[in-house]
Amino acid sequence: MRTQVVTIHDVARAAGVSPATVSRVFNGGRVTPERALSVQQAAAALGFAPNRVARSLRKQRSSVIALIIPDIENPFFTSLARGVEDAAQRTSLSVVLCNSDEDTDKERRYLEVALGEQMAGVIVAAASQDETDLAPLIARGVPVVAVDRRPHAAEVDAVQVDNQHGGEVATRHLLRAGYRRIACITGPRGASTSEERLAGYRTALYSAGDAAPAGDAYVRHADFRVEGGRAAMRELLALPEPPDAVFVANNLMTIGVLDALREVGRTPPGVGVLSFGDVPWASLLRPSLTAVELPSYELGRTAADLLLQRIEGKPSPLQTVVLRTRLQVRESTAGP
Amino acid sequence: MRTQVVTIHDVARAAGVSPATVSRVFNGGRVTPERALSVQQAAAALGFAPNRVARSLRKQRSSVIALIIPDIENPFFTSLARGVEDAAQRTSLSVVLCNSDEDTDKERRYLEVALGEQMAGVIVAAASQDETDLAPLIARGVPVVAVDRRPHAAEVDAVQVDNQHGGEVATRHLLRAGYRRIACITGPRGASTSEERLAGYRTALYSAGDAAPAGDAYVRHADFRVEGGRAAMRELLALPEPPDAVFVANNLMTIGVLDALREVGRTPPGVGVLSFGDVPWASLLRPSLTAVELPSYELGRTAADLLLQRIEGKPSPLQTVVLRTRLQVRESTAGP
DNA sequence: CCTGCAGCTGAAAAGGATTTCATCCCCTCG
DNA sequence: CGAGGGGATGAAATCCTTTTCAGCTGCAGG
Repeated sequence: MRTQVVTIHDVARAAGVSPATVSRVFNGGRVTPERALSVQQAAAALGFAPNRVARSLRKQRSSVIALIIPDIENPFFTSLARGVEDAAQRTSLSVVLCNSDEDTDKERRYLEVALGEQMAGVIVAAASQDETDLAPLIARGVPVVAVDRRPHAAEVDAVQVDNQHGGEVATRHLLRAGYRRIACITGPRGASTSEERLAGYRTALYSAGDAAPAGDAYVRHADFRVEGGRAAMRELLALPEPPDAVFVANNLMTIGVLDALREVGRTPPGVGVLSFGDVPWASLLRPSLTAVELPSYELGRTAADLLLQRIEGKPSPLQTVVLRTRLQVRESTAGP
Repeated sequence: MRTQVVTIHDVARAAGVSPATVSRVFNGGRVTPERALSVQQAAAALGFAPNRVARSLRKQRSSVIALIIPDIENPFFTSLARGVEDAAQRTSLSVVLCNSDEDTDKERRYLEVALGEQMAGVIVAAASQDETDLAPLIARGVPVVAVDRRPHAAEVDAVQVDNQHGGEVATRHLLRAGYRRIACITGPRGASTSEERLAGYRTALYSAGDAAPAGDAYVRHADFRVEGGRAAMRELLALPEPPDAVFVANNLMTIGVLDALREVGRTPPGVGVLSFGDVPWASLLRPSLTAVELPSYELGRTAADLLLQRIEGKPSPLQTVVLRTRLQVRESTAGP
């Protein structure tokens, strides 16, 4: 078996020029039009496709960017991925997706791949605040943008949503609807998104005053997945005095929460449920749910734009872009 | 900026050996234990990470495999992706995901990338039967496995489900439940999955006899997406004599169908709805829906296993693996 | 007519790893 | 004691492209 179907040398020979000239034809160097034409014809005739590996080796940079997300089954992240793709679409860069599965080991492997493959840039929704190590990439000069979640102590551009504010608005909405024993199911301890949304919840309760915060009796940390939400809700329902409403810090956990509620015959608006992030395929849901709407697509798009600027070498100082959430009020939280 | 933080040469110098020996240490060549140890220590001390690009160039093969799917927002494909990942997990290969978005141009670009990056293998759920061109990969000796959809005229291993049989079973179930004017909303013309599922529907109607097939008056081709399902269902509802049941050829279109039905105040089981593929987050749905359950995860897993065998050079003849679907009967299709 | 410049071209180096091939050493067997 | 064999090692070739550098051509201006 031939190792390479056809190389730049073959094209050069066929066109009667040197490999350097062929390279220039494909990379916008200065070549006389007629020569360029004959090179293009030779390349087409031979079915030449450049070896991207050799090119990456020489240029010290490939033409793909990696998007590392923690849960490919969460529509929030797939929508974000669409945003990244659409932004990259207009360039010559390709996006490859890596699913870390909230597993820092898997994530580390993908980061190593990105480094070893000399990828042009990396967008990462970190699986962990602390263990996600972007230092090697940064040291090597690879542009990195953190999206949705910001790793600690990393000097990178970031794009996030206003988690705390969103959590506050959500909780206030439940208060205004008349609920009084409001619980919060948030994500893993230490995750910025978990903590910030929880902080918003606490702030809202605190400033409401009359609604006694009850310490953290109504706060649960779960795993941002359906099962975690279900388990946490069951726990809350088993309390001597169960909550009459719950602020759930992500979309998938909300599905688990709704399941757990249905098990005991309760549904909104009899119990208040407010989700941070739209419930996937929300049209299936009757009655529909009030939720904090997240600009997932724009998150991806913005992150990609930022990354592309860095790849082009734009030297502006590090940025953190915060995108606004919006409370999407629907019938179900009419009140208890 | 240094071009490469630390190369195999640096390690060699630090350990007092040749680069060849360092390479052997990392690739399981024969090296005396003490030397191997000192190489490992030197590598660790210097923070050496091999340049995968250089390695790929030399070995004519990288250590990543591509999974190309047509719709990253469809849970069927994300589940399939999980299956691929889990299978690859046990090897040293990494999986990168590419979303072709049902767009043959995007898909072609990703296929070119896979070829140019000398990927170790490709698993593809083709965006098109005809335009998806796997020939260059095959000519170059890159192992390819088609999953879910089989491109025409391509000599590749394939993993699919028993579409026709599934469609037949589904339609028969509707007939048995007492529905008589059964419609079918299937996918794009020319897609194997569309055609086969439709064929199953026709076979069931035909062999039922008393339920007049009514030509193709009740057959609609849509795009496998929510919107397409909604539009097709609206069309069917606008007929002088609307159907009393519908067999929908994929999960997302079913969501659109349910929406369209709700618009006119109809819900299962008043109207029969049978979905080929589970509706995502089905627990949200009341009443729940009977569906043809697809082994999406196993599809991915099986495809990956097949691909890994090929990558290891196993020379067995081309295979097509057909996985069985299962009718998951739930309350909603109790009958009209 | 000569100089200088600008633009095009090709030879060769560079990028970092793997792998072949020859060498060397040491041990064993005759 | 000598020959042979096997395992460990390093030099150098190799993978394919980009890019530098020097040379060359042709033209314009003095």
